[in-house]
Order: sequence, then structure tokens, then C-alpha cells
Amino acid sequence: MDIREIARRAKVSTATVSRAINRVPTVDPQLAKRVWRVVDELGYYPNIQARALVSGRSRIFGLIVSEFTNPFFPEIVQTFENLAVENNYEILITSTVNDPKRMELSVRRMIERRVDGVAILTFGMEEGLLEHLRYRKVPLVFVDVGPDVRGVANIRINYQNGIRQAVQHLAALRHTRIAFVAGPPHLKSALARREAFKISMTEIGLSPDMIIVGDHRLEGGMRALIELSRLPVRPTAVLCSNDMTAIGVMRQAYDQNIRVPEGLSVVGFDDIRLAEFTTPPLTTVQMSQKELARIAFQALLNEIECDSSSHERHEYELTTSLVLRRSTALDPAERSATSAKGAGGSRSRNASAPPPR
Amino acid sequence: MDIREIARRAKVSTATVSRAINRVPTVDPQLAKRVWRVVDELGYYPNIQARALVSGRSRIFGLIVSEFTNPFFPEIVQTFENLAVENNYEILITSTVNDPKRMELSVRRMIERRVDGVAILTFGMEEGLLEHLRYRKVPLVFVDVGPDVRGVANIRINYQNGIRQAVQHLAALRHTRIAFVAGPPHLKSALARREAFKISMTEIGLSPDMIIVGDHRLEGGMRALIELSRLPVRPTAVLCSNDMTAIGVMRQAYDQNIRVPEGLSVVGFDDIRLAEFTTPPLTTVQMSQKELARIAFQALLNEIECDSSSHERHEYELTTSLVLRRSTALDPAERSATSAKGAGGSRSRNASAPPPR
DNA sequence: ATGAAAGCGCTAACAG
DNA sequence: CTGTTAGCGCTTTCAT
Repeated sequence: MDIREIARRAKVSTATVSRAINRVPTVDPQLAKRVWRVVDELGYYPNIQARALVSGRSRIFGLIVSEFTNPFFPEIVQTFENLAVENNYEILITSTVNDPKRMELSVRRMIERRVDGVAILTFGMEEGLLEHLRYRKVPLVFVDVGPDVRGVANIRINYQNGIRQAVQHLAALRHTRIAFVAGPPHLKSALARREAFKISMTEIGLSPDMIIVGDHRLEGGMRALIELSRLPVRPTAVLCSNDMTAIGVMRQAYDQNIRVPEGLSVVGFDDIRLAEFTTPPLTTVQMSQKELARIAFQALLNEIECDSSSHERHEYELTTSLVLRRSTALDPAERSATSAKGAGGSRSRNASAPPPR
Repeated sequence: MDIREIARRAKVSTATVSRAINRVPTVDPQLAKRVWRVVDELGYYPNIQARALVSGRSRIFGLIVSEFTNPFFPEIVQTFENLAVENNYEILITSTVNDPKRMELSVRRMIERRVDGVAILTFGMEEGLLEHLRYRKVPLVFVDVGPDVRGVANIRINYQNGIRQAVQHLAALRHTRIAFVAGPPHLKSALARREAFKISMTEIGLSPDMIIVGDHRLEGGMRALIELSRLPVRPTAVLCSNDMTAIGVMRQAYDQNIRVPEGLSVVGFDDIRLAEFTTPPLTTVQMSQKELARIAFQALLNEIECDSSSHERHEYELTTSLVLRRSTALDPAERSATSAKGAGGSRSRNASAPPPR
């Protein structure tokens, strides 16, 4: 069943059917009604592939992620899809699982399906592959690691803001021995977090000397706390480069019978969904996945509209901020001296720390 | 740049280019090589939409889920995509977010993009919508809730097996007061789990009388433990209808200062990824998401091959089984009498309980 | 073994 | 305002 069938039954031309379906205003309401009746009766659905072929636009956005099982992504994908639905787009998701072959394949698949734009959410992508995309003028948006090439949009993350809030929150709770569990050294985003930590500590006169390098996974967090426990003077609070690390730290704390937050304050980074479900719920620096997805989608849409001509900067920014939950409390040493039963007294969903500086 | 461009440059016809690209064996190796050289030089990627239009097969499988943020799905999606890549398919993912409008839209999108098959992983789908798909003979595979219609494949879940293992595991740990936190009563899958619990308890002479109804979310689990705590004689172990519920009871236990597993054994159901990351890691009944995805994909593939003619049953089964982690231990009453430091002595990844009956 | 040509289902000029 | 028609980029008979 195709457009001709509809045309025949409605006794009009295919052009009219096409116009009616696409709600071209100049079509006679009478005819339009007749067409729609037949369409509904037969349950006709236009073949979008054919439409794409002639229009040259597929109305598909590609989304390249590293792994679906990375807890950072579900929220992003969901938001992206919601937006896609609203805008009559489809999404083509692809994962690289950190395999160069798969990355190449991802790019190839995007091109073969003629996507109208692609958001690249994998942390790092080979320069050469991009060429294929850029060569075909496919709108691109990166997060944080965008190459310094004109014509590709980039969403820059402001790590400093959230990390500063986290450090100051801990300091306000009288912690002075604050450790940091860093991420893999080769990750640009992990490095940036670590730098932000150093700056934030220095700003308030604390020395950022307890830094352990982890791996952004649970195991690294566990190992980090073991190392930290061996120190002559142990930290009373630990800030982690991402949530999985924080979860590892909490797990290890549990195993060592250290109660969080009473015996140790823990702060994560990312605010993955899981962070709400840990015991205790994790206080963490939020990098809003919803917001990120929204910006990415909008960036692609913009890129398509302004049609390459506009030479704007195509830079977007996403800021981070602390979300208070229940994994932080007063420094235990201080706590015995006061009557506070944890810092939990006035929990609000967002940090209400005074603006830094 | 299209197939004609390649044909021109390689000085052959478009037909030959097409054949070469599709590796039709009858094409002269000389020519094939010439074609490939040009293809590589120009970085030509065939337009798959055009190909789909003529071949009538899109090589896209649809995947309808309820929400991406449901922790049950990431693993499934990842596996499904891996399989898709292997088989040269693309996947079109759609979420219903439990909204009838979105469900309808999902179906429409699938049809408009002419998917070659769709896996429906949402728990429940309106009969009427399916008609559209079935009418067009789109291969379908359901999980657990497949309608009793011929021509659609269904993956049936064997809940009994895993739940029996869980109950017997708890019984072996000397628990006799085992509670069950059920899921929403309108969910077929939740009902089945609850029944399996009753049967399993009865089988070993325990009476399944502590059943609280939850909601398959964290909150329900928390509420359940509160209720349970008010009972004159409290349970020493609780089996939950899904993992989120179990996480809720663990959270509540933490808040009430009950240590898991020493003070209370907790078992979940599903084995979502998160279950490995809770404190303590959750012992749970696994319903392998990988396996589920594999079966679903294969079912679709089969459906396409045997081309509707075969009147087989198209029923698949996925069994469940217990995964031991660290949220269960001996009944505390018994524990003081023995020297066991928890049942954790001989943990293996899979339950080694004797086969039931 | 290769090429010419007829479509796949739709949209967009162009005419009327 | 509506219909005719020429493609969109590819595959696939059917001749050669």
C-alpha cells in the first residue's frame, strides 16, 4: 500500500495526497478530508525512507556513546529521545565500547544512514574518523573534548564551580583533611576535575596533598580507601572524581566498619541516577545529564538551521553544582564537641553554600 | 557523490558497481578491484536508505522499552546493539514512558521507518496497537506478556526456578520467618513472582504469610521494612520482587541501624547491574538481561528467515537462578549458637543449592 | 560477465 | 488549487 493506492481511492493525484499528508495549507479542505479518510481507513503510514531519499534529510540524529551500561548515559539517552520525539526526529544510537573498530563502524553507520547530525558523547574520538563526518558537513557536537576545529560545536563543562562548592561544603563541616580520588590520568575530564580540586583547596588555605589515583570504577575507589587508611594521618573526608569511585569508597568503608557519614564523609561527581540509591544516598557534584542532552540536541538543531554560514563560536557551557544528600557530616573530631547530629539538619536539594569569592 | 559517480570514474556501469560493492561473486576480479579503489579514494558510502527502498528491507530492528532510566534495560540494549552490529542491523530504540500516546507513537515510528522486526520489552501493550504491526506482518517478539496470538514470538520467564533457589538458600541458612515484598498487583510479572514465592515456601513446609505489597521502587521497599518492623514477630529474611525494592529495604535497614546481612538477610530479583554496587552487594535472583536480549534478537532473526510459513510455536524460555553475593547470612538467632561468621564462607557466583525436588 | 533500463515510494517543479 | 512528471540513489531483471 502506497501513496498511489491512496490517490486512487481518494480520486486525486499522488501530489495532492502528499500535500494533504504534509498539511500544505493551499490544499482544498474538501479534498484533504477525503484523503485523510482513506488514509485512516487503510491505516496508511508514509514510507519515511522514500521521503528521506527525495528530501535529502533523514530526520535522524546519531548518538555515539561509549557504553550503554555506563550509568552516565541512560538519563541522557532518555532526554535525547524525548526531544527527538518532540521534534519529529529519530535517534540512531551506537556504542563504541572503547574499541577502535567499533568507533570506525559507528561513524560509518552514521554516514550510511545519512544522519542529519551526530552528538558524540564518548570521551575521546580519533581525529581521522571525524574527517569523514566533517567532509560530508554533518553537524557535530562534542562534549568537553571537542577538537579545536571550526564548524563543530562543543559543550564545555565547568568543573570548577561544583568542585569548589564541594570543597567548601566539606570545609564548612570543619573538615581539614580532605582527600581526592582522581580518575585515569589519560582522561581529559579527570584531569580537569583534579585541577579544580587543587585550586579549590588552595583557595581556602588547605593543601591538596592527599591525592590518590583511581580508575573511575568501583574497584579503584575501594583501593583508594585502603591506601588512605594506611596513612599516618587519615582524611576525614574524601572527594571523588566520579560517583562509581565514591561508591567504591563507601563499599570499602562498610567493609572496614567505618560508618558513612559519621566516620567518613564522601562526595562523588556526576550525579548518576544510582547516587540516589546508595546507602547512604550520595552527596555529589551534579553534572546534569538532562541539561547536557538538551544542550546537545539544541546544538544539533541550531547547526542545521543556520546552515553552516554563521561563523559563531558554537561553544556551549554546562556548569556543575553540589547536590547535598546524606554522605557528609561534621568532622568526627569536631562532632563530639558540638551537639549537631550530622550536617543533615537543613538538607535542601541544592547546595546553598555562599557563592565562592 | 553517488553510485553513478563511482561508475563513471571506474569506467563501468552502475550495475557493476552495485555488484562489486555487494560482493556478488560473478563479477570480474579486475573490475571489482577497480571499483573498490575508486570507492576508497572518494570515501564513498552507499546510501542505505535508497538500498532499503528498493530491497524492501530496512535492516533495522525496533526496540520498544518503557524507560531508558529503568536499570533493567542498559544491559539489554547493549547486548542487542552488539548483536545488531554483528548482523549488519541498526536498532531503532523507542521508549513509551508508560504513556499511551507515546506507545502509539512508538508503533507509528516503527512502521514509518519500516523496521524489519520489533522487540517489545515494555510490560504491557495495548492490543489495538499491535494490530497495526501484525497487519503489516512485522515480526514481533514479546517478553513474558505476549498475547496468545499466533505469529508473534514470546519469551516466557521461568520465575519459579530462581525463586525456589532463593527460598531454599534462605532456609538452608536456618531462616524460617521469610517475608516477601511483592510488586504492583497489576503487573503480570509481579504476580508470577509472588506465586512462585508461595509455592516455594509451601514446598518446604513454611507458610508464606508475611507478604507486603510494594511498588517495585525504592520507596516501596523502605515502606515495606517499616511495616515489617512493626510486626510482633519480625522476619529475619526478606525476599523482594525486584532489586529496587531490595535496595529500598537495605536503605531502611541502614536508617534503622539494622546491619545487612548480620541482622537481616535480603534477596532481590532481576540482577540489575546496580545490584553489584550496593552495600553490601546484593544476593539476587538473576534474570539474565544478556540472555534475554540474545533470545529476543535471535527470535526476530528466525522470524524473518522462516518467512511466516513455519507454524512452529515461537515460544522461548528464559530461566532464572540465584546469584550469591553478600546480603544474606545465617539467621541471627542461630548464629550465636554456631561459630559461623556468616554464610559467606563458600561463596560461589552461582547458587549451588541442590536441585529442588 | 556486463550494461541499459525499470522501478522502490515519495516530493517538488512546472503546467494547467 | 490540482495533476503530470522528473527524479532522489540504489538494485535487479533482461538483454547482450
